[in-house]
Amino acid sequence: MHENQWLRLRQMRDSLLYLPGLFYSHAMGEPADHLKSIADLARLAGVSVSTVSRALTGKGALNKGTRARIQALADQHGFRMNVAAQNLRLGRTGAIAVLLPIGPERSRQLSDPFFVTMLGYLADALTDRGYDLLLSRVVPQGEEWLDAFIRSRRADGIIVVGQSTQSRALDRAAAHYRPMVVWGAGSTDNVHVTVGTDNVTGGALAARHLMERGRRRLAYFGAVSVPEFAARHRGFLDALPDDLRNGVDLVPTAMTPDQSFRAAADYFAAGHRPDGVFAASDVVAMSIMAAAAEHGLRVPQDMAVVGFDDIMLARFAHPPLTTIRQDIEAGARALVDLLVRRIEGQEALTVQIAPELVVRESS
Amino acid sequence: MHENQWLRLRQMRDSLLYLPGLFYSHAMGEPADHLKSIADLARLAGVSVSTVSRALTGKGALNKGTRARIQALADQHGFRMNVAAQNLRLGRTGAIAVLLPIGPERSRQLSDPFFVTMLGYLADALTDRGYDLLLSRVVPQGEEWLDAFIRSRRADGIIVVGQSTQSRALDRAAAHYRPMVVWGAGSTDNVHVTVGTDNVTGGALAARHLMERGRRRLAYFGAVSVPEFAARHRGFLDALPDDLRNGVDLVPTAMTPDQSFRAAADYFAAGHRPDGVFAASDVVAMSIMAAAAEHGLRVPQDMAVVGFDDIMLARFAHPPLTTIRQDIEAGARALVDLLVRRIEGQEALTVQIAPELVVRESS
DNA sequence: CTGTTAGCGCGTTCAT
DNA sequence: ATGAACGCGCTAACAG
Repeated sequence: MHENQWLRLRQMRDSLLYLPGLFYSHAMGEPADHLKSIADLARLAGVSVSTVSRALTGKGALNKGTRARIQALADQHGFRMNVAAQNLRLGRTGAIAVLLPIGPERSRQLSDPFFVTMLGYLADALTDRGYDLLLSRVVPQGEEWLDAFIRSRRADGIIVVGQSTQSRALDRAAAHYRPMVVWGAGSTDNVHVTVGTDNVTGGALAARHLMERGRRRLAYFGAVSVPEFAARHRGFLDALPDDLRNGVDLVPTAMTPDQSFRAAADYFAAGHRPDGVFAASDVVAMSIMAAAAEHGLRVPQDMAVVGFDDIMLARFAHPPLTTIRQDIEAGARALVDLLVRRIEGQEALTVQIAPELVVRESS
Repeated sequence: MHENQWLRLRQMRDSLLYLPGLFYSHAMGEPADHLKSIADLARLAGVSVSTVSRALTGKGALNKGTRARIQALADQHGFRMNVAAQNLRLGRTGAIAVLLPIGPERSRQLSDPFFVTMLGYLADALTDRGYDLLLSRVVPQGEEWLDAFIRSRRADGIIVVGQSTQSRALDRAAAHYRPMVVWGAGSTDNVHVTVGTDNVTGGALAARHLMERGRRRLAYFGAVSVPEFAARHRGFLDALPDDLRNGVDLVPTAMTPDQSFRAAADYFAAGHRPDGVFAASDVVAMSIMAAAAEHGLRVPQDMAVVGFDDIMLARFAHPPLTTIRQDIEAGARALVDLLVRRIEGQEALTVQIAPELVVRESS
């Protein structure tokens, strides 16, 4: 047949261009195919490219029979459309960028399990919506990094996980770029749209719990220059009666295990002996407990400890950690919902998620 | 001037199409621009698109003056080329896919800090090479998932982090797809190219260390159906004298905190009292220590514990964890080096990285 | 219901 | 040194 002759010709030409063996899988005797475009498939099926396009996308009217035939042919040859070309044509990228600003409050290695967990749920939620997840760690420099990224148009939208110390840069970008949502502390001052735990309430939960436990000499460990953590501190203080509030030690520290361990060790070495501690994250809480053990402090007898996040390891800390739980899965879903809505041009405003006290044996 | 008139016309048209304010950032008085393609920039500069292309890519011969002029114009308007279109034209995607097979041995939430750390270093290494990082969690189903992903051509190469139980699927794909590297256990049986710690040596280090500590009643905790962890177990056993080897308890468990905690709790509840334990990961080791504490076992007096990975939290475990350190950063760089080499068509074979014993107070 | 045509934004011959 | 023209692989009018 005419078609077949043409096909053989093509194969011969291809075999001159490509090394044999590279494009043929011998595993399971299944041939890898050379159909590189819908044009190839169209010729094979004896139809036009637009027909193939309609068949494969399911858009537009098409005869049931031809659609099925082309589908079958595609499956049989393992053909998949070139997503990049499709996206170019549709004026999109099909990807959402997840940016992790590496600020002073988290370690360079992203060692915080909270991030990973969030990343996992984001990956799921984005995949459900048909988006790819473009991961980018950014070391914020100057005020241009975000705008530069936006202008490169490598993604249809941006999810920033953690405000870090970049609220200004975020606001600046949000002023003219809509498809962006940020995980962090909401504020009426923010131009950028956030999803986040109600950190103030979370801090209050910790304060009330420690008071119920009869603790009076209190301390807060954590970052203070990052809105998210500052809000936890503020909520903690605000929930205390005046006489206690003024006596709360503020121990500022970066949120990495080693830095917070050092901060705690120094703090205890200086002779401080609080009987109740609120840590801005579980990782910090666990480091504090390690430092406490080295100084002979018993948890919870001598000192109660409350963390924040409820990372999976918290249950298996020594002792198991009392903490303020963040619903990370709900957060991830809210981030994606909001972002998609903004991409579609709808209004979508800041969302807060309720925290929950989880009592274990450290308090 | 002619040029200016045209420009004003364009702006007027645009202002009819777009809401004012959306495309103009009032922050810092800097106008957001409408230059959407090099064609726009070409008109503005009074040159052809190919000239702009040459100016911006730096490829091809071009007058120093015009190149500088176009560059300046681009900077001034904050213009960046459309990377997607560029990639389509160049027949590439500019992205590397990092696939995390969610097998039975790691939790659904990617909670293992090892993964995150690896991800961070991979992001750095890929960014250095100019690649985007496309993150994808895959739940392996059937034998087709990997081939299907490959055929979608969404990435120029693939890094699979963790063989999980998918060695067959990996081999199957590697038979006809070259730009793929896998983090995991190397083996002469593998068709796929791996980078990984020398797990056998790692297991042997743990065995010899426990013997030096005088421990004789030994146990191994971890997955056994995953090559990576199976190799640790094998290396552990092989380094022991015959009389000890046969007495080693094998406690199979998924590598999540909760599952390994349960396995350890059950094991201790059944009355087993090893004096030396080798855990296939630090997370498992920490769960074992938590379970041991609940059963009144003291670490290291009653039972020495050795982990694997040296995650950042290991230093702050209670007690600080002795472990077999993996050089994750070196691993990530090796993965990327190998992958890039294979993309460029060079031969590049499996790499092993030496593990290192880190002695702390749990042994 | 299907084919033809004209781009999406860029690189790259081939002219000039 | 620069421009015109074509094509990467796909979608979406517009015809028929």
